[in-house]
Amino acid sequence: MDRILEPLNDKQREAVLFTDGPLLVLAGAGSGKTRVITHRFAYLLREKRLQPSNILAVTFTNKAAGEMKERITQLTGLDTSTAWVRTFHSMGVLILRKHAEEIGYPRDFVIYDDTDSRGLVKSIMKESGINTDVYNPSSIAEKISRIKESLQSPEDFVKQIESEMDEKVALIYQSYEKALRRNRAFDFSDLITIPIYIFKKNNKVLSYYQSLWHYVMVDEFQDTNKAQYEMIKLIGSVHKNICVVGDDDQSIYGWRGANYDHIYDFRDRYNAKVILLEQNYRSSRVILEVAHAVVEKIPGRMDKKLWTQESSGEKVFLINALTDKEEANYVVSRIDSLLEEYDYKDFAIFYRTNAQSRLFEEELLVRNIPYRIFGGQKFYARKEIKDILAYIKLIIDPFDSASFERIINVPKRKIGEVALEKLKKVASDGKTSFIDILLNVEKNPSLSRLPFEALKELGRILEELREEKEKLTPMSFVKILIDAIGYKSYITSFDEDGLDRWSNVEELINSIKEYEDDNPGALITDYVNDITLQSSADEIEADDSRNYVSLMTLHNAKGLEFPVVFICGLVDGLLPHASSLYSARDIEEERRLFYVGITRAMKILHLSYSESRMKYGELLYQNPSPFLNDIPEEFVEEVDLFKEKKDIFGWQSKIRKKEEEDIDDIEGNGELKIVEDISDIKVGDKVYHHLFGKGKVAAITKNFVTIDFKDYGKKVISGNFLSNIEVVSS
DNA sequence: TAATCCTTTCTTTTT
DNA sequence: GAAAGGATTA
Repeated sequence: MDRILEPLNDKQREAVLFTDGPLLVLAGAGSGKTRVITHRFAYLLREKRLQPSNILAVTFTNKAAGEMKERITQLTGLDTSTAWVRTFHSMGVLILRKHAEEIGYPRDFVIYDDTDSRGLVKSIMKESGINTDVYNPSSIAEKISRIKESLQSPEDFVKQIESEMDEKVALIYQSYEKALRRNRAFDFSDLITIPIYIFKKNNKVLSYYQSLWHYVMVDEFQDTNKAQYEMIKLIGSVHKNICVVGDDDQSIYGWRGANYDHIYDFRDRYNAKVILLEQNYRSSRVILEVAHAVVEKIPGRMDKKLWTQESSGEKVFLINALTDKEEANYVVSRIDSLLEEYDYKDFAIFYRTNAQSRLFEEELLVRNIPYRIFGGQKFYARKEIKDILAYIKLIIDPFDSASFERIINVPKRKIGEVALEKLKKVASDGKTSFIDILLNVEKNPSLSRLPFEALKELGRILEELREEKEKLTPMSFVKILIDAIGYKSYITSFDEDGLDRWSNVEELINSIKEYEDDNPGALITDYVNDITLQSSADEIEADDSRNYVSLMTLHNAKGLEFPVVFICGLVDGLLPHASSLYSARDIEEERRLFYVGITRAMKILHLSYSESRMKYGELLYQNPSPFLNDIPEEFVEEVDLFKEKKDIFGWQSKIRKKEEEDIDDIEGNGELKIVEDISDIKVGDKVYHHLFGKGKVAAITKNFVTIDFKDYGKKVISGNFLSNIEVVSS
């Protein structure tokens, strides 16, 4: 009858009905959080007779925003295209588009992602003579965005310098901001902090939005950073109809500046109504017990415990393998054997770092099991894609030095380091765009020795497309561009992968076509901005459209659920990650990450670890994750892939023994000798490799050995890693 | 200036 | 084992 209120449990309904005034919904994993937000949105529309544009709902991923919108449409039958269901960042872009010019920012701007920001920081460091070996550009860039997101200007930060590092950061921060403005670029932090600046500076703008959005909702509130929280406070400061939904147990983005204390601050500052959602609709009882055992060790967390009406379910499998390879092999064979009961789409493999995906990928390939790896930013990080995007960015923003640098000699125009420096120098006044410089090269005496025909031609192409960019569809824009610069012939002859690279460019064109169809009337500018704000979480499809096993990091797993889950590589150093060991707060975050992974599982959960793993091509011994000790035995079924008893052999000797067994297996076995120098082997030698097993030397060059492995095919081994190889002396 | 070859470093997670 | 940086040679 009432499809908005009927499907809700008492607590959920309470949260939906409490519309006016500050509300904190503490929503445990799998407790119907999204349902509360969407139903609340729908309820507000119906009860308060509001336009969809009068409610703001903020999320962190485009995917979450898209799904919410769709759900609201289903619930209300209303057109929600004007509804403000967006990510913080895309909301920021809209505000900047509309108001940036009013306070002296440019209308045509580009967005720098983290890679761009890091690159800018790096070049600033080089210019100002700061050693990039002593100070890591990535951590400096990260530090700068933390400072920006805590709303401190370079001048503010200078006042609280505490170390030599801070001093450098302050210096770089200042130049970095100048460079961003000169390039007419905004970084990710700017997308939040500059709208705040606009709100504070121009009260009219702020009150416009305050009266536009009668109600404000924030999803995943534990993930907000200071700037994001500030923005919500500003927008809601008049009516205070702010509803935040979150879970302190699922706070895993502290390293990105998120602070779950915002939950407690919100509760106290606004004296908010608090509603606790503790009924879980996802997991078996055993899985919830295990999850709770892991997370309850965190001091100071809000005390809550998920419960379910479901049965206990199967015990959690705890798998102990010899090597990471064996671990992956077991996981995939287990998937294979469960395929009688489950579909591909029901399985997920989670790990701490993207690099861990490789072994699982190899095993899945062997068994012909369809899979997809999420994350890793692969496609847009490719050279050929970045080249084209840099061209587009430069056309949109002819002041963008980063894009200019990238493309000025792509395809080759005989511009090297020296020529580039000259060109950049001319642009450094911040008033001359790179297109203008190109069009007028021959008039500038300092550029007299440059190959000006090619440069002028480039200038003309860019200028023409710039004039046309609002008249062309994104696809025709890109096609004209690629054609005009002769990119196809350049890239196909670039290296031996030229044809593959070109097919990636074709794939890019396809994706632009798709974008065009999904967003009628959108321009190339919109496309570039949107894909910059796209995250790996956005790619993950709804389960009914999947037909593959999903592989992803634990971070990417948040918000998802799968009937059968594998959490792999549960060893000390990976989870908790070695880089977290200096701070108790970081280790707690690792623990929550584990918790997030566990609570994704609906029916069967596997936890696996191995005694050893390959790192940088070298064998590394490791201990099980200390978090495993917190799981009560009664919920666990152990699968020990070793035949021997642990107390008889130490684990290192077990590895040795397994290797010996494998080696015994080599045909025509002779004495084994560790390879110390490349001259110890010759083509045709039988070898044993610690990772890849048996093989035959196929080719030798000065510093590399190609080995044809029985199980892995041909692989090139660097001369640095010869110690992993043993040769059979004949 | 550009291509090639070799050496070094690096890995945490990402809007 | 990849990617980026550096040195060397054409």
